[in-house]
Amino acid sequence: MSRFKSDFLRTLDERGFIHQISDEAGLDELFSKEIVTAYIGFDPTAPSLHAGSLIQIMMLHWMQQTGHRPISLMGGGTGMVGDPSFKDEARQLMTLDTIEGNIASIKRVFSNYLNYGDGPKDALMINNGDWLRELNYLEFLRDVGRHFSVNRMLSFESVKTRLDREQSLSFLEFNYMILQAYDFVELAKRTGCRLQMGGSDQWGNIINGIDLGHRMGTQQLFALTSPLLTTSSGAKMGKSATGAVWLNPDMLSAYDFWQYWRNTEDADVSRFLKLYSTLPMDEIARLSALGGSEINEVKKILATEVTAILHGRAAAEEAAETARKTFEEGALSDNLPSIEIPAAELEAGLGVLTLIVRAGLATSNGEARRHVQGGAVRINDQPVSDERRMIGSGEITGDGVIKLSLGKKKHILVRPA
RNA sequence: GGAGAGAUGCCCGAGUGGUUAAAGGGGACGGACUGUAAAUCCGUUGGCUCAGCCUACGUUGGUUCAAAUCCAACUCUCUCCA
Repeated sequence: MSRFKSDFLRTLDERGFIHQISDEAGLDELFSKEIVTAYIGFDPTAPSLHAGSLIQIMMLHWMQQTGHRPISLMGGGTGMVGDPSFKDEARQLMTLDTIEGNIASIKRVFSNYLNYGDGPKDALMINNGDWLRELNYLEFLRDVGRHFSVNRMLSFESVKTRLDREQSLSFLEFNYMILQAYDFVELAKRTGCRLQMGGSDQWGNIINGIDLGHRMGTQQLFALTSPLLTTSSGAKMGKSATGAVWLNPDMLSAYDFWQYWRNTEDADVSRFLKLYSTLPMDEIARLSALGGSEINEVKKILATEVTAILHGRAAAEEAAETARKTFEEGALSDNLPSIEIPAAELEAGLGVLTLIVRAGLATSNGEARRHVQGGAVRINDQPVSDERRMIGSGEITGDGVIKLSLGKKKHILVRPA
């Protein structure tokens, strides 16, 4: 039996999304008797969110699935400050243009997870720049600032890392938690929002918002945080062999995204199915029972399910098929990531090292050279040991491409153009 | 404003005149083993026209045959005092 009676909290609980709740019983009560509005903030620090944010997005998704109203809050205002929570050092300040550009770019993936609109259960997309950028400093200090105790703010775990490491925490950054608290209150007033969710690193910031709400006369507000996600071996979520696992399709292909999930560690498979797929719990229980090499089949299901939500079912299945051909048949699949090289250049021939760099498999000739020396590079599945080797149209296979591989997992097709 | 401490490669951190492209660790990448897993072991980890050259130890100048290492100024950070 679940300790929760509301569909939403029960779902979150059984799928492993809950780390801490400010008032469990009170929030459960609220969710079981009315349509609740809740939000999660996303700061526009890059042109795309990455896999690390996926858990937050999934919480909003389940909220809507269980009949409530989620808000995705873009940090157009808070992004100008930068969240110092648990960070070693200050982030580089972003220009307004960068922030706006990032928001526009980030926004696009949300509609894959949420239905936006004007109805009572439709999700909302709101930008905190709408109110934060217009604040009058003195008014804000008197209305909001007076409710904060610096003594208390300094005691938060989230800033202690900085203070303990004797790293400077600027006044600008120190204000971040005040702005985030103010956001919560503002959303409560504007939309009747009652709950803020986020990663466990956001706990202190969210609690600040609840306290501010008390003092500024909102209804009782709530906090719910998700566990800080790492893989079983301790790595942070969202990093892959080739860098960050971006959600935007123009920054990471469906194939590469699929590969990221396919390479999940054994110990994480069940946990990830619950968090990142929408498969029903009994199905997940069945899949989790599989062990040994059968778990590879489960990983494929995981990869396909997670990819299907973001990139669409068709793209996910195509990625699965491409992987199957490439890894299980050792055959050439047309849908591997590819680069185009002008036919004239190929005719003349270009060095392997150059080709590796052009394909994005290395950032410099030196790095490419080391890969060749380390025996990691193959052309059309034939190992390359000579770093001076020239690659030209003679290497083009019957399929009209050259297959360039680095290690066992990274394959790029070179197409003449 | 005064007194002290510090700034080293992706990160942490050694190094106080030459043998230092810079110990050690972490991370990352590649290889072996496997199941496109983990763990383990091995290798790599500034750039280039790569048995040679170039650029690098906060910034700029100076001392010296020779500086990450000595000197001066500057920038930033930390600690204590006012």
